[in-house]
Amino acid sequence: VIQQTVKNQDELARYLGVTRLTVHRALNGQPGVGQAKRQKIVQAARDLGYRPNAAARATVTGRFNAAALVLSTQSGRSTLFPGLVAGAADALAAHDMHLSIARLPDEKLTDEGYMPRVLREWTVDGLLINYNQEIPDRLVELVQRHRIPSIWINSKQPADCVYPDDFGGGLQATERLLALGHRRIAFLSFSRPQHYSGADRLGGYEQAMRAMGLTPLPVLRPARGNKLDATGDDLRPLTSEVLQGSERPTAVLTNGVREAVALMHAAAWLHLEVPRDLSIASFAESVEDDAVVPLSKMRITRTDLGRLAVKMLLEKWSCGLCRGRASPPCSRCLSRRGAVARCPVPAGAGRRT
Amino acid sequence: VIQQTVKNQDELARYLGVTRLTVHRALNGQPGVGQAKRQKIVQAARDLGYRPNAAARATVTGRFNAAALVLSTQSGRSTLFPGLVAGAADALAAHDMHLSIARLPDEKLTDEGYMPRVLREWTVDGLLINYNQEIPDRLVELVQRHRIPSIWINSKQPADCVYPDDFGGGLQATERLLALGHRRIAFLSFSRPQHYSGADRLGGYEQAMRAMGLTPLPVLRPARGNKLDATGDDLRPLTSEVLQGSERPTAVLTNGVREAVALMHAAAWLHLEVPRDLSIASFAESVEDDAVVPLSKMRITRTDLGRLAVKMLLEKWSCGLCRGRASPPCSRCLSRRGAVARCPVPAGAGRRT
DNA sequence: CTGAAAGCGCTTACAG
DNA sequence: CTGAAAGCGCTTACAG
Repeated sequence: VIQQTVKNQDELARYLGVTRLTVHRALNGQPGVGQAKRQKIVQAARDLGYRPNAAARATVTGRFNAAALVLSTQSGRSTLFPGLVAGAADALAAHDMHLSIARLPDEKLTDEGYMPRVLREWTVDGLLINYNQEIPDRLVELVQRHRIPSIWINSKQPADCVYPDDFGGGLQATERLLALGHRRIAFLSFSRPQHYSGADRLGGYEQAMRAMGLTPLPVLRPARGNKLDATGDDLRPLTSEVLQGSERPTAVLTNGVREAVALMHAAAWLHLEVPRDLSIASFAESVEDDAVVPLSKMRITRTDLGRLAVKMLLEKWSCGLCRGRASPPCSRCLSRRGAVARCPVPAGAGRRT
Repeated sequence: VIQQTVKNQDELARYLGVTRLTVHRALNGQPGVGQAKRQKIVQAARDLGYRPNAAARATVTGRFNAAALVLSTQSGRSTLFPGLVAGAADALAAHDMHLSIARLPDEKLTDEGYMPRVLREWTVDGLLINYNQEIPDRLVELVQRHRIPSIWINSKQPADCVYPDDFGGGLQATERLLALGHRRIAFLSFSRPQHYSGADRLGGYEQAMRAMGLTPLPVLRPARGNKLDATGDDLRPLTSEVLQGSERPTAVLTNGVREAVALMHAAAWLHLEVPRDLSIASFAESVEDDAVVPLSKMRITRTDLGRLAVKMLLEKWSCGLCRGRASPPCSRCLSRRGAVARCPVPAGAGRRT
């Protein structure tokens, strides 16, 4: 199958016997082309496989139609959740935009000279910063000072951030266990205390317990609790001990699948059936996690998180005129008022001076 | 700290009192600039924070200096391994290139009209296709026919593909268990039989067993073995049964962490200590996996895989002249012979006609 | 409603 | 070794 193709607006215009300019207007929904002619051009573009050259467009508009997912090169500090990537990529694609991966070392992220040009360097209009732990203060400051359109992912910031409702999750999970009649409910966590999510889940648990007039049990943490490499060998004594004696919890809320697995292992050793003898509830990311641990779970939908982050970034990109708010319209929107579907200028970036 | 900055070659040239062209040559390592002048320009570019506008460069060269990681929108068909992303992104960054995420539905991937323009659409020079399961034949054909520079990831193709040595892994793991004195070694798998890796790991296991004059035991698969949502409830009867009786295996090689976890659970129930009473070896992706299951593992380093994929892609991009092979040099390399570090034209794509 | 001209920032021939 | 000119494909004023 040989198919006629056209590689730029010029060829397409020549093919149709119109001006390059008319083609441009028809394809970009700008006024100045008649209905019939416009439709004909749009159809021809489709038939001949015309696709705009994104690079050329970026050169003149100063926009790249892309966002970067920023990751630390220290992988422990930036967990890459597949669902997050999918959600962000799809949300961007819905606006004809792309997602790039930018793995950056701290030297660059905290370099006064690098930050202002990070956007052009990565050919993006904004950042989705997926730096979750031990975020350098300087990074936060530089992003703000240089007004780089950014959304923080999975970390709590004063503004422009998205993260799952871990507190609500802990609350709900505990409430469900309480509704099932459990009273001795414990919280088990091996995670680094640094990340807010552990604290929030625990906080939700504690609030739910207190709301029932119960005293939260002491949090179960292994001795080497702040080490990620805690192994099952270390854990069985702890988890086994927890499950013995007449005062043992009848239900345990675990911070993650890892904890749940270790706990189930200990339970099996003691011949406790789940959930008959012991209820376990956990936070889980993916469907696959279910296969390992058959238990109640609070599902964290990272896909929605990615979508939300992109939505917020899109809002940052539009000027006041476009989003109908009080902030001043950018020069470009002013100049072609009425015809604008989306603000052509990223706020605070890419603006020509 | 206010820092003087420069936004394009023109400004930099004016600042230094030289031509735009001289700046370009100095910065791109092209001949025609004196040593002293070149160094001065390079230093000034650094001091003034000059970064080339990648979009403008792409417009004229026809190269984007980027690759796309292609994923199916059906997430089961494209597992996104964080290590892979990191490896690919870093390897590209080492060449001043970027990684984009392209999630594409089958309709597009198998569309005769879409494929030829996929590169310009995503502003990339080539594809890292991370489509692992149920790959549409048509996709393979289109990629080949339209000569889109591509490397297939985690799937076996006639050419241009990278995947871990699962066969060798199965072989080595089994040999190690044999060396420890085990003879009754079983292979446990819950994975979909569709993906080659399961078959290869099993194949390696079988070969190692036969090499010792042993007959491989029948593969252990749960009844719902080709369903990813098999839960622990289904698995305990199977795994428990496996571990009972005088003929029980003394060691089990598992296809993944999920299987290993289920097996450990069953072992705990039967009060079998690992590794005293039962050795378990497994394939594992990440360090975190270790925390759940303290056992021997064949580490699959996806980082290396990502790096290798990029290396192969870089080779595809260079013409014969640049890589010193027999294939014909591209027109651009011919025209500036001697000065070229890397071929400026992606093979089979982006070539101007 | 339509067009001729200028420009984005860069690279590539071609001429000295 | 150095420069003036033309071009990449697109968008944006400005003039009819």
